[in-house]
Amino acid sequence: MTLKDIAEKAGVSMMTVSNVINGKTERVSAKTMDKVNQIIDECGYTPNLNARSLTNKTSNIIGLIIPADSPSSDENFLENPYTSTMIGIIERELRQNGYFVMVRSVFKGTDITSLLQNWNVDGMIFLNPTLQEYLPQLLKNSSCPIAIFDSHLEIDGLINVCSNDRKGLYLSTKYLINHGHTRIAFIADYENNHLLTERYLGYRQALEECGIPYRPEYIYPFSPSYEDGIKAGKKLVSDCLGITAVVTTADICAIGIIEGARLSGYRIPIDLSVIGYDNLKIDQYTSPKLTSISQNMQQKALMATRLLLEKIRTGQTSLPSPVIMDVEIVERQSAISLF
Amino acid sequence: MTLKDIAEKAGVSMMTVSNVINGKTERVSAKTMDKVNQIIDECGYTPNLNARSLTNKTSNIIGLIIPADSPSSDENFLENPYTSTMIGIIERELRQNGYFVMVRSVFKGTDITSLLQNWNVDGMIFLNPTLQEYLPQLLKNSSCPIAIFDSHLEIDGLINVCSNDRKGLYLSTKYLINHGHTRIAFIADYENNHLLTERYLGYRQALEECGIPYRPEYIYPFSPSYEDGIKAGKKLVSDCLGITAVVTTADICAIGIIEGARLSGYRIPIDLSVIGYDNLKIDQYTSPKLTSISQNMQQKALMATRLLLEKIRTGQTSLPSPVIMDVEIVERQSAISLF
DNA sequence: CTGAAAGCGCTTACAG
DNA sequence: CTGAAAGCGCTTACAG
Repeated sequence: MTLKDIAEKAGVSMMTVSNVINGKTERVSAKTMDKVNQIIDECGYTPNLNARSLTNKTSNIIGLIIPADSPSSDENFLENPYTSTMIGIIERELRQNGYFVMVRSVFKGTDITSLLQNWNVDGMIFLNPTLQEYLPQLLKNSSCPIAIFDSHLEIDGLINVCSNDRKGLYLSTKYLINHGHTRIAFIADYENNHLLTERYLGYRQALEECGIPYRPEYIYPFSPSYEDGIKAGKKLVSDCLGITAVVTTADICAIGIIEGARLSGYRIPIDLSVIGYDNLKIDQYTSPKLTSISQNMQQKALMATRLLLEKIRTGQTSLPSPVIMDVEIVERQSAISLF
Repeated sequence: MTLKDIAEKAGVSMMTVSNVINGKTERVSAKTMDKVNQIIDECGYTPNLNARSLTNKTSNIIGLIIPADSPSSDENFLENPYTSTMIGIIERELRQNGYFVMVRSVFKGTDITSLLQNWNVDGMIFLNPTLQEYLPQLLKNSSCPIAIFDSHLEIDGLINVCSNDRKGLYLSTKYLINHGHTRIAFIADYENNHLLTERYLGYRQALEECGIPYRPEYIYPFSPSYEDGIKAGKKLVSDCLGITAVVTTADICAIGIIEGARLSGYRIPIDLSVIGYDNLKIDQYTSPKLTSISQNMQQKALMATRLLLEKIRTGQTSLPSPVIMDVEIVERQSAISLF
């Protein structure tokens, strides 16, 4: 069933049918409009978007770029609840605006370029800041708007939606201080990682603001994974530094820390308060339930999507990048008062 | 940069370039081939797949169908770790075979039809059996192969990859029996749900096989969610039926049950053994770590994807549907021996 | 308000 | 081994 078929059935030209479909009411009489629409409904006709893309030089496809799990590692980025929730929110918003979502995992820059050229995608969203090295070139070569999350790059034309990472750790550290803690460990290997460094600085800012001396030995440079959390938890206990509380940069890591400290004999939260980061769903399923920092992923995803659509339609965005989204602390049971 | 441009640069016809790109070595001399390929590389040319789809009546796009969260509910299917992990595995396999993945959440049958007609998708995978009512019609109207998971429908031509659900609950129940339990509760509102009914039958089969009488009062018809798990856990404790162990049909529910039973004063697993279902990542993060039934999602996803590709290429599949995948029990800490 | 024609970028018989 | 031409299904100036 094609435009031509409909046109023949209706006894009009293809062009008229096209105008009806595209709602150009000023170019078709109401009578013709009704007749054609009726036939379209009867036949269950839907336009071939490949053909439309070809003429329009636009596709209504948005590419969602995720880093491919390298063959060497076992990592699957879609197992990360963060990533998949983002996709869900973005897909929904795009769909409601008439767009289609092509999900593509990607190793290197040329993968992205070819996706773009292959399908004439109207825009791209990078779910992770992992592939940013390709962005400057990409933005130069293409007129297609691009959005990314949590990038520290400030490239002209790039839509960049971040969280207030510094505030995040500031909030968790401050929370502990307000509850009487002064010996607070920071667990993350923040060096050479812009995002984690921001969080580290938030930790320091809270300490400083409250006149609590910074102690280098309270910094545990473990990666924010579950496994490393366990190691950190064990080490922290065996170090006997009198630490009463811990802040970290990922819920998974916090859960590991709790496990590690427990295995070494601590009771949580009695002997050690722990605050995570991300406010994942699973925070409710652990015991104690995990106090955490919420990034408000829903709003982040919507913000990036809407700015992208805005840029596709108008050529610009109403908010300059980077857009910094607020964070907040979500109180649960893993951090308690010393008073 | 188009075929035409390349042809001009190379001083050959468009057709020759097309043949080079499509590797039709028998139609182009090696010399021409090399020359054209070199120019293609230099220019970084990638073919426009919209145009190709238009002529070929095939798109290399596979539609991944997920149920849209109804406006009324707050459910986001992509928050479900099961769904997103599947997408990750499927996308990777399809990509490696030269296909593109369009993710589409869908409310009703016509949404699917239009996706299909709009983009000429070469195949579709339904991530959930939620939308099966549309399948008979869809399969009739389209020549596009369709794969689904866990459907109880046996429609001719439908690729259907299931798990051995009955065995799943048989295994968890049997495990408990082997560890001395006889008062084992089953928690799930299985009625009117084919999949849950299968699991229920597995529970009964294990009891029967071991000569343990079936007790209707040990069946708790709660839905397999975290919230309902909590309710079930509380009720189970207050009922005082002497139950020492529980099997259920979802890890989330099992975690809820543990929480509910705990809130009512039970210690887990001392007072109550619990076995979940799905072997989610989070099973390792709870305490006690959750014993569960593994569906082997990786293999399920790969099986469906490969059968789909096979059908696209050859018109048939080497395995008849439904394909039943094996399940296994993963021992952790939430179920203990009474001996 | 309506139509005939050209063109988007590719592929595929059909000739040579 | 190579090419000219038609066609996939749509939209967009351009005429009328």
